[in-house]
Amino acid sequence: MVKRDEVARRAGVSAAVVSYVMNNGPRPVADATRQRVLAAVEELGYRPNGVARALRSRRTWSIGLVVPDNSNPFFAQLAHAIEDETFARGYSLLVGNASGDAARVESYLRTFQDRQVDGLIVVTNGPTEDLARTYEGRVPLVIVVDQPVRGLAASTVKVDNKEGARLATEHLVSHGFTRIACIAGPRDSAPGRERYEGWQTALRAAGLAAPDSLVRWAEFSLRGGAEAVRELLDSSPAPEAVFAATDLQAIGALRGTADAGVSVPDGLAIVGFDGIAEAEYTVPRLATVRQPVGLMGRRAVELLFRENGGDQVHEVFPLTLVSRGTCGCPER
Amino acid sequence: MVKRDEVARRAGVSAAVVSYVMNNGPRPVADATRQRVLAAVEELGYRPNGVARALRSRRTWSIGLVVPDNSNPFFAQLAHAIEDETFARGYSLLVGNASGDAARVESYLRTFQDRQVDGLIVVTNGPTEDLARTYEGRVPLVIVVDQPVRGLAASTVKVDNKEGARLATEHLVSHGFTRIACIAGPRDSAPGRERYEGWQTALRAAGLAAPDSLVRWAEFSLRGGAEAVRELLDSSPAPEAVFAATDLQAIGALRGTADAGVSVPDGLAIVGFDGIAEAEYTVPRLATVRQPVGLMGRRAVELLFRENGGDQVHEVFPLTLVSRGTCGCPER
DNA sequence: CTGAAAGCGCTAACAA
DNA sequence: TTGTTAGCGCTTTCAG
Repeated sequence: MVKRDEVARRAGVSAAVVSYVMNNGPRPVADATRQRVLAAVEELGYRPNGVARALRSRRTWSIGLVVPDNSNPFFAQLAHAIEDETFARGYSLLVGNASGDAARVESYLRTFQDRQVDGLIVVTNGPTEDLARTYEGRVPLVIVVDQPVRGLAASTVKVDNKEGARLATEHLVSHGFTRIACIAGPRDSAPGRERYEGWQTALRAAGLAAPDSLVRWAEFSLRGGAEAVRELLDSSPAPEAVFAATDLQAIGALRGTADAGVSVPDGLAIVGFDGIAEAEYTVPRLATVRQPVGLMGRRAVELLFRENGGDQVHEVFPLTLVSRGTCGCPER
Repeated sequence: MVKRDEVARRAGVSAAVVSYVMNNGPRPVADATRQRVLAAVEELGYRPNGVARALRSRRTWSIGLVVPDNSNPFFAQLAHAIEDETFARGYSLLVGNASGDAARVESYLRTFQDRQVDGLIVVTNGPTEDLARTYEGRVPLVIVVDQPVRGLAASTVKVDNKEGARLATEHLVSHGFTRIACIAGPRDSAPGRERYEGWQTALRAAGLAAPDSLVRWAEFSLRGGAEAVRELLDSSPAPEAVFAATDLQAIGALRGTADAGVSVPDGLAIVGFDGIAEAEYTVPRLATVRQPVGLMGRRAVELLFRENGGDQVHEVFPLTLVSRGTCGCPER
């Protein structure tokens, strides 16, 4: 590996000048000298060692991202937005999947901090107690999707889950359904709980009952949705409509409904939550509450790098109800 | 930040001993001494600086992964498998999306090498000429999905795309279809081309024509599949069945078929390729050719770290035809 | 078994 | 405008 001193020798300058040229500063360099250095860099194929650079400058140009599971389209789309923004700013992303394992989150959080990342973004959909224990507070942290976490100096980016769920459910009510079920998330997930509460709120506002028999606490997965809807359809009286806490569950529910020989939306209307790309391509198309995932991802990165790093910001993004075939609205 | 020397002072030992304890070597440490050091580490909350460590030891414990697009479920599932394996081995993953931009691939490749990654995995589905130019050969490289690349000292992991496509198409032939179309990938994608060739081969083997009018070169996306199938259904005579080069396109085609008012599989039978999780949840369920994505991801990491780094290995993984509702086979 | 010290490749303060 | 050099925090060789 060719290193700085070889370039300096070749260009007939000191090591410092090579550095000044590579970094465009902090000292100016005469144009003729700069050209000589750049020529030497080119000829030798010199590339500065990022590790040495990071050690000396105390800046790694990397940020750590922990997501629950990048195989979940919602998180994949969010991660992609985050990556676009970090790439545009010249940062690299260290990525870790929680894969439903709290110890793994902790491990990644520690490792990333040991690697001296310049910032940390954690996307959570489950319990967050461990976070406060593992986060050392040395670099900025932004939490996406979940609530502000107690005792943690972190900004957050989220949507109003309860309100979104309320909107979705209200829409089902407006279709005239009275037995509207809820496929909720795991009980230890804040978004899961909040979306359940929104469903409850909407039903009560409409003067409808929201009994436990209409609720299934399921995993945030295709299978979770499929199994939950089967149980709901097997109960009697069966629901006429269902609000699912995530699109993934809703798509699973679409499948489970077909398995039960029930048609959508006539036999069962369905509304999901998230607005993932796949929801536009189901048959029938999935009605959903769309999160502005691109905006949220980009904003998370902005918050991480904002000048005034001291104060925490808690941003709540707007939700859009998207009615499509599965809720009983005409397609298109 | 507390550092090594403070720990040493606190424990009443030299800096070297702290290092020996933290790394379990390379020199042995008396048990009593080790306990004193560990106690000091604990009390002070010492965490070794990974950057300094990497500079000195010439090992970063990180590997770089470039994928075409992590929002694509196939690549997301592959990336997840790769991450499971790197995590198990104590490595962190730097992840970059190509996002269809060759310059971005190049940028990530350079950046990752500048950061002194211990290995590089590149997942490609497009042209690969730039790779050879950008890869410096200093760390091991494994290429996944695509062909071995000319002039590049890299191992590869892939499936026999042509054979898989042939299998899928042959299966459609066995259902008695004679007008079987092909939704192929972009022309500059090797897997796209090979899958097209497999379709062609199967048709010819069955004594059927494989005219260009039955082929649509589409993007590897939901939309690509939906648009392609609309064109095919609008042509006359319309095909009775279609082989799609990816499940994503096939799922898009499912949607496009519904838009055309044609039912699946009676009006149009469909078989995809990849075996993504989502394929099990479409209505009807998507028949496909499954790639062993978990195995492939893990194997890519194994190849990266294999002892005998010198020789290249080109592994071809087995494919499984999975018949489900969309090809006309009974569900389950 | 433990300590002293060199040096990984670079940035930037200080000197010229 | 350019050169000299300390030192980022650690691993590991060499002495003891």
